[in-house]
Amino acid sequence: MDEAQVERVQIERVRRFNRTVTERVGALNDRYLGRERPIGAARLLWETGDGGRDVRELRERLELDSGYVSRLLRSLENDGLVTVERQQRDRRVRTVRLTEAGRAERAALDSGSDELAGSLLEPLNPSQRARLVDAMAEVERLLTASTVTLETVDPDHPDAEYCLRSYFTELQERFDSGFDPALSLLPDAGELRLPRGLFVVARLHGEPVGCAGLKLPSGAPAEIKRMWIAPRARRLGLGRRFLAELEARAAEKGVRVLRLDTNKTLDAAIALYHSAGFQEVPAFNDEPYAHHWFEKRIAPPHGTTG
Amino acid sequence: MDEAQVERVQIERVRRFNRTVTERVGALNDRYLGRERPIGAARLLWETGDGGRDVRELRERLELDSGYVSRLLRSLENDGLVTVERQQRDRRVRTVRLTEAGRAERAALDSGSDELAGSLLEPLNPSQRARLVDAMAEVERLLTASTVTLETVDPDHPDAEYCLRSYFTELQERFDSGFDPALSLLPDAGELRLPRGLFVVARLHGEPVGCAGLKLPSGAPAEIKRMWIAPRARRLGLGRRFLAELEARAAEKGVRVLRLDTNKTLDAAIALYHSAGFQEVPAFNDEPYAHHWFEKRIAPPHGTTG
DNA sequence: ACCATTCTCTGACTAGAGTCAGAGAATGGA
DNA sequence: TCCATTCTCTGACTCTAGTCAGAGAATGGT
Repeated sequence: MDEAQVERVQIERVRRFNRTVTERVGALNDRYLGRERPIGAARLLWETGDGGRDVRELRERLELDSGYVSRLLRSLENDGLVTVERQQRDRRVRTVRLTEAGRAERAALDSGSDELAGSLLEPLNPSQRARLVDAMAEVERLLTASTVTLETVDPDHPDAEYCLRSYFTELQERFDSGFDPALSLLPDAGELRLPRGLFVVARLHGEPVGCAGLKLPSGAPAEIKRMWIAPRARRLGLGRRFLAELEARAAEKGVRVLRLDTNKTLDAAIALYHSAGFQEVPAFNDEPYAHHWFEKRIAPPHGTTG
Repeated sequence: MDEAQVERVQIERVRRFNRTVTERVGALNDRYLGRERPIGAARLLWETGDGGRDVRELRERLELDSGYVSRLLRSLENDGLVTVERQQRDRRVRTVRLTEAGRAERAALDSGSDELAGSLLEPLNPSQRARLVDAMAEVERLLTASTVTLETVDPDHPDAEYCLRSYFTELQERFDSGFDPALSLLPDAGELRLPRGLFVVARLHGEPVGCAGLKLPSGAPAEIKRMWIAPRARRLGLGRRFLAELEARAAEKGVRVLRLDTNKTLDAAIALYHSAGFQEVPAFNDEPYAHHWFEKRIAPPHGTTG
């Protein structure tokens, strides 16, 4: 079976999956079922949560028109499910709170979706249930992985800064010796900005969940720096995706050798570098926090000769 | 972790799966995406198919109001996507056919959902893709399994008859010697009807996909007869479910021993009987098509003593 | 004190998705 | 031939889920 055929078959299977699942799962989001309340109102009720929430926050989260939200709130208010009152600090803002009845209704929505989930499991025997749940977790993990997007950003971008802060914090915790940025060979932001380099962040639902930088010194091998992946985005193949992305970007610039250094405590990273075709080489710099140095020869991009 | 906790965790996982999947898969049925056409019209276009279809058939399949379908068809007709004309045989009935443009539109819907499926796979590497597709197949299979319902019916019910016909046809094909019902010890319908027995059919989306009968001779062990599962419903754990159901029903009637006979060519069934706790015993009847005889002692139902 | 901005609300719309009652033509069986 | 039934269509509704423009109050910065 050639590549195109594999793709055909896989796409067909994904489509069958979509049909079966949407049919069985009840099409819409699982939280809003079984009550006679319209979905919009149910979503609002859900998103308000037990602690209450500002109207503008609701609007933003659910991406609804302000007039529409206002009307929905009015109807929930009339049904006695929420109260809406001015915020103390900023009296333009209004805060929504669930009443006792509202909390009950929200709990009912919750148990409705428990029931749906239960009804999927009920006809199965224990071993089938375990297999279903495992397969669902696998599908979910991989669909999440396929939702992660990579984008090149400026190293000063807030998302980049968030990732770098998280990266340093994590190094501090993991390294036996702690981590002091002042002692390390850190590239300044300019080195990770075109034309001297680049910086890529990964996002999941708009939130930054990882980063990787590439230094492109002219006439020398390119160097991967500051690769970090948020705990919740691990085990999604994101490290491999970063490497592939940086390798492709480097190849485009005519780079033929990629290198990087790493600390001995970062086992997952070390395993990744090995399996991605990097060879361990003698130290090529005097980074005090590095114990391993890697190098990989890369192929020129498609459609290029030499 | 006790049973209730396992259930809690499993239900929570199923709900998470539902959230992720409906969000990522685009909520509605995967066929009707990306065109500016309303869903109703798109469904109609899809369901009409290349061969054309009667209006009433469309109405039935999609479970839509007749007035509504009529209006949708009028709009598709105005857009030049379908023609609607009277059926020759019954001039009340009208038949919908796709025009050239309609076929093109339908194909576009099709490729739209290919694209959706492709976009789920695209960010993944080949091994992740394979894992995703496998896990989807597993989820789909088990969700299908959980959609199958069991119902006790009269052996003369059309669904029962359909299953029995299929069962005999299959025996004829599989047995080395063929199968002639006249030579076999077949219970008559009365023996599979209360109080002398019972008959259960399995259905998937309303269609019969399996059956099993139970003879309940007074003062003798109960006997399982005519268990059959349609090819498309195999490997869903349905055989085990039938056995569990019949065993429970027999136990309710005070039966303490269950037995059955089977042909040597039915390997899957033989393996099932072994793994469900049946012991092979000497022949207890002279069924000419049987090579193996099984027996199982069963426990009295819950809440019963003795 | 002024003014642009922010936040919420109201009113006036639109489109999709569907329900319900009944009209009119065709059909099939007594 | 008559009449109940079947099939489709039309007209008159409803409800959900929005969008858009603008009004009015509160706020923050100058």
